[in-house]
Amino acid sequence: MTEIGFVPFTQSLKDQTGKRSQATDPKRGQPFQCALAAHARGFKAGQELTFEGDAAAPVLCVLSGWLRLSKSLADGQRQIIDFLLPGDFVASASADGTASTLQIDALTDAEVAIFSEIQWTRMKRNRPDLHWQAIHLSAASRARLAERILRLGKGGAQMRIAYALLEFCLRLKATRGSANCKFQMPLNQQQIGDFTGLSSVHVCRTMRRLVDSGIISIHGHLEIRINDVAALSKLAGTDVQQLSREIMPRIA
Amino acid sequence: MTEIGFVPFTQSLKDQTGKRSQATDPKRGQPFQCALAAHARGFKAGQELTFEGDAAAPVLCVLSGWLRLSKSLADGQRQIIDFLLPGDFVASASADGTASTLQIDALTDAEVAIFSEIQWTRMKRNRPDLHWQAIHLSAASRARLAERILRLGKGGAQMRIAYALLEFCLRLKATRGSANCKFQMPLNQQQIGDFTGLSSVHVCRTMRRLVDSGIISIHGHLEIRINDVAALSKLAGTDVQQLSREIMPRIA
DNA sequence: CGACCTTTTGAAACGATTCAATACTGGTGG
DNA sequence: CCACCAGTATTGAATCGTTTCAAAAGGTCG
Repeated sequence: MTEIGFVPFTQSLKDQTGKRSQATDPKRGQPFQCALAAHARGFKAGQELTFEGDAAAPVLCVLSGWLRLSKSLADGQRQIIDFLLPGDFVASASADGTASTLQIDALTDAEVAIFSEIQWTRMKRNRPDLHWQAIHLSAASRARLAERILRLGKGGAQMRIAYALLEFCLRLKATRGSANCKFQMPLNQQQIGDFTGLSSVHVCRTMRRLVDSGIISIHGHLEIRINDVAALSKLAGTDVQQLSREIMPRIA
Repeated sequence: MTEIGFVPFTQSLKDQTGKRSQATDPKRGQPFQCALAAHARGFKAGQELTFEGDAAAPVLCVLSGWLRLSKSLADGQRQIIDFLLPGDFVASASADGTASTLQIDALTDAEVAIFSEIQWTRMKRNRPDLHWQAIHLSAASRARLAERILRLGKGGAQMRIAYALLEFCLRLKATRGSANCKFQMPLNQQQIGDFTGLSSVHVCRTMRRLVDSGIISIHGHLEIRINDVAALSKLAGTDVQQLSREIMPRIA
């Protein structure tokens, strides 16, 4: 597998979880990989990530699992701002330097490497490639936010959901070799609604229409298969190629 | 005036536009101020910002005026992702390192300092405080995006517009000494709609209700005055103090 | 099996959009 | 100075997409 963002590091780390560190690429892969392993912390599905004992503004690097970044209104309504998938990282510093203004919790069991601002800065100094990867990942994350805001503002239920599925497909394809467009999505309809700004009921109806039209199929609660990428892209209001170019990080 | 983010630099620069550089604070204020002046470029209202002649991924620093970051759907519908106000900066690099995936254009006449990635990196090396300010501004920008997404997803027209007004008020208060909550907003209702994900007609109705209830008042097309901050905050679903803490950058 | 959670479905209600017509505003030239 | 223009704001009425409520059907796990 070729490298995309942090993937080579996190991926090879995951492959050897708990086992002896098998030397892969000494000059690039090793140092950071060790750092990841050394700072890895496990979280259980449903658990919220908090950082009291740690530095004020930690940097997270997701090794496995899905994390949810969300924000809630006073009445308890929750909006999911973003998901963190394996290979993603986030500098959760808020504007005033205190803890993150976003709630972070694990949707599945997850492993996360956690660094203090200091450690992170030091690591980037030692590994310039890391610095650039961080910049690219951050830019990609912003681009995704922009795409979602666009569809949240203008664009109906079909477009929002089609886009979300497409985004998941692209992001997951990067890390796992997921052949066509089949992937696991550990979300219920309520959560999809919290992400797309729709009620769970309407998520249901909209996804049903996608399934009935044959564009996607669903097995179990988690496995999504995109049968007609072109059609889904059209509903989402983009072209897959272009979308990939815009929201996926590239190696420098 | 005390310092907030880039404000002291941009502010003092603006004060002396075209005049001789009057030494303010030699050890902190000067070097960056000169850099700003040296790279400043003017744009006319309505003009789109393009960077062909410049480096691929320039860093922009707004000295004066309002800039609009937007993205459009295939059918031409535009969503405003963010506004750049004086003192804001943006590293417009897209994920793949090519030009920004967002359209940037000037809503008013504007002055912008433009740096190449290289220049910017060098400047940050020479001025560590700049580095931290950039991080804080960037975090604040992300926090604002999250707040908007929250209201775009859950939350009706009242909440979205109330929030937008509150955000403008806070952001503008930081740079200009705008006493109470009176500020200039160079946007027509169409543009407010493009920002809040509403039709211009509904923006009209909603703002009218705000005016009729006495919470805000409007003079001319541009001048907004918030008469009852508490009421507006309640509609927006926050508390001003808390919001300010979350979305406004702090000095390190 | 029963308890619980999620998905599905229908019908009514609601909020926002659209369309279309009318008033207002600031800027232009006669 | 007024008449006119283009752009913008305002208003009403009909329509549409989504939400809400409520109830039934599936799934999963003890």
